Amino acid sequence: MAEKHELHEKGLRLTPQRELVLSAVRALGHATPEEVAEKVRQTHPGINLSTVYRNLETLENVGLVQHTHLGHGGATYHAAEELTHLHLVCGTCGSVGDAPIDVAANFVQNLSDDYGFKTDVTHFAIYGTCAACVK
Amino acid sequence: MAEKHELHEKGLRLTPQRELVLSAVRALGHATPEEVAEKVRQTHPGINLSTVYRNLETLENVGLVQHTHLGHGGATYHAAEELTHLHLVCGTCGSVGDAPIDVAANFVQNLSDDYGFKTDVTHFAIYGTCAACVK
DNA sequence: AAGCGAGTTGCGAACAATTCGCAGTAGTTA
DNA sequence: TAACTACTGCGAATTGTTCGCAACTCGCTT
Ligand SMILES: [Mn+2]
Ligand SMILES: [Mn+2]
Ligand SMILES: [Zn+2]
Ligand SMILES: [Zn+2]
Repeated sequence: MAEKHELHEKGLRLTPQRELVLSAVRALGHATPEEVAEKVRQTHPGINLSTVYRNLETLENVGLVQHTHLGHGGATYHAAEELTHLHLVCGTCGSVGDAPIDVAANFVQNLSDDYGFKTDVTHFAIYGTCAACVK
Repeated sequence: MAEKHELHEKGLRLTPQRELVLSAVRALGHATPEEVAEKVRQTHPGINLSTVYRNLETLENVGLVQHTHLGHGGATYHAAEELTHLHLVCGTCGSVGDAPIDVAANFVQNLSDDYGFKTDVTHFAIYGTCAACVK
């Protein structure tokens, strides 16, 4: 329950709903707010969708959760600990593959050297065509 | 007017509205549907927002225009000829910088070699912190 | 030049996703 | 336990995008 501290430090509280949202995100890997709500409701049907949105935002501010963009709209949420890979999204079949961040190490270095730009490769997906769809 | 052919080949028509949307996109560099509408309306106030959406979609299908994601939601449109750079979006100040695609050449190659994944680096922005904000 | 058919437009309504306002509820600290 | 304030549920409001439809018009054919 390290999260208890993270929250209390900033005057925030650990409510059942907040805990449920966090563990849903952890269980799901990556999920949209709607998917998180659905998951939480499997055990606690009363939880409101706006509560999910608000808690995702709060958990993100505290650093326990992070969002990325895998599709053409919306956001999907990850547990912060788990966001150690980048996402390969196929525009043809819609599949989402993972790859270790180091495949981008060189690229990130280039941007830093040439533009002084510090890149977070996980925030947006890498878009293209997957191996299966290329054939 | 090369676009005339692109369109007619597929049974589509070149209407004034369509032409206006295309030249607005070309003039603006990158723009949201709303911004395109605003631009077009400076000379032709009657144009409907849904017409702009429909034409952006059509022009994209024909290959004259392309969309990218620079922000947390929505899409922004580019003229296809002009989409020869990638976008560096700063999460702190919101600025959008350009960089030639070759800075990603090595990265793209890695993904191809290791995963058979063919990357389109222009579709999603590269997210991070710009030089100005790093200091 | 006139006519026709299918693509296109404007308009309003419909939708989907996300955010707000508010009154009641419930963690936390003292 | 009392008090303070964050948080929740709920419904309404916003924002961004898509639809349905009748009227219109581009581009092709007589
Ligand atoms: Mn897209
Ligand atoms: Mn984002
Ligand atoms: Zn695929
Ligand atoms: Zn910046």
